[in-house]
Amino acid sequence: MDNLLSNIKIKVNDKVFIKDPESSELGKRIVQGTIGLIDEIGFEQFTFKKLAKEIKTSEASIYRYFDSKHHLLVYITLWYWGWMEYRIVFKLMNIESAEERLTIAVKTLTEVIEEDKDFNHINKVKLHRIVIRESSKIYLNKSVDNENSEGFFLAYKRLVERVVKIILEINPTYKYPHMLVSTIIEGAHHQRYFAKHLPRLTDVVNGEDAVTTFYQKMALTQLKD
Amino acid sequence: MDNLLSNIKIKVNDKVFIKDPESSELGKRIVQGTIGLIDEIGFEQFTFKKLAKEIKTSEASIYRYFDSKHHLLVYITLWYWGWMEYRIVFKLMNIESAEERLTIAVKTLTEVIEEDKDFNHINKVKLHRIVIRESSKIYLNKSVDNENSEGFFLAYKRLVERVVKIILEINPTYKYPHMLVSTIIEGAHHQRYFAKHLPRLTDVVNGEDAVTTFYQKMALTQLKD
DNA sequence: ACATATATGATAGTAAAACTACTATATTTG
DNA sequence: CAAATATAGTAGTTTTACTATCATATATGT
Repeated sequence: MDNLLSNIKIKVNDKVFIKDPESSELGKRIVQGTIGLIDEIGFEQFTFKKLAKEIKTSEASIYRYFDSKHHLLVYITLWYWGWMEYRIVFKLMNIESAEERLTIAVKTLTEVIEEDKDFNHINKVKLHRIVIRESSKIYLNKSVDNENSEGFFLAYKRLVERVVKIILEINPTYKYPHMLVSTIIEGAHHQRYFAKHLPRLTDVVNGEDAVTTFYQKMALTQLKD
Repeated sequence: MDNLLSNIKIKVNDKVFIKDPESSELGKRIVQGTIGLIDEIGFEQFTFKKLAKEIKTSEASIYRYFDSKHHLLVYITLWYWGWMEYRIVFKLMNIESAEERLTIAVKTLTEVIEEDKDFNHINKVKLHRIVIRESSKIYLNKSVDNENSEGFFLAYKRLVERVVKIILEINPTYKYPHMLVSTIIEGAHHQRYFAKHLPRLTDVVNGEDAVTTFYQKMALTQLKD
């Protein structure tokens, strides 16, 4: 998945931004700078003023792209979901066995992200850390119902639905496919965070990626009834 | 568990507050008012000024109890974890079978909370909604390592450890007990939230509490290998 | 009963955050 | 080349998150 990616663009719901940050140089610097800065100082400490200084533009210019820092966080999170869906589609190509496809999908959703050169201005390692620490804040608030009705979370739902379909291929009568998938996605984020900051809430096992192993096993065993 | 509870108090790490809110009338009003107000308007919109108005005191007086709204959220969350641990200990009394104890523990951790009259000034239905929507914000931020070293999260770790012990009774060689328990606790919160706000990320099944059923089954099946 | 400590209330002030508005200049496009 | 668009720069407003000060009320110890 190397060169062909230079032609594709991850689409993000255009109600999230005022002006598409992919449409200009400054827009890309905003996204890139945001990822660097939120990774470094955290979403609560992050302000447009600091970002403006970092990327050498003005606060007012950033406000021309995004209504608020909340929208900016939504943007990069949706980009991440879109990118995840893309990766999964890619990795599942030409794999017939539903079990194998489920295993790959869960691995993709839960594994550690390594840096690559696609989508140059987006550092995926930093983005992954941000998604782990900050992404749940985009829906864990009072504006969720409004933003849901604007379609903000469709990318997430599509991603979940894609894995749900594999599960239902394996067991068409399984009652909790959505719960299983969303538990795995959110759970993997939590476990990676705990491993770094609250290790007594998780289990580190030598010589394996415990998070991925744990959720892969969970996926395969839970749907068997 | 009725009257005897009037004599007990849930202990919260005293580094979280400046002055113990249980030690005065105003302190209790602060906690009670906070639970009402955060439930109503959400943590982001919640301010000490609004709280002061609500409970008819001054901003300055609230600052005598808590350093910041973040500390206040930590306080009510820790109270919740302490209360949860208490409930579990209570419900497990005199139950011998480890499997049965695990089932009860998971039910207690995942079920819908009903109002009761214990700890009068704390509305547990509202508190539960707040914990679901807001509690992860107490550790998903840059101050987590500092606050962890102050012992803020010991109540949570103790709660997890208690269930971990039951799991290891059933299967002493199970490799992921902490992951399993923290996945269940956080997962149940997420699923209850999704059911209300993002229903396509979860599964609603008629005639059963799908969240509790799902995680009970998960607990019992996952540890079998 | 009186002094003293402690708790609360009332008010004011500061620094930063989260915007909005306006004007000027540079760049792109038709 | 004109017109539209993008960006920069500056200034101002409101709200939040605090800190400080002083007055008053209440409780407590002797």
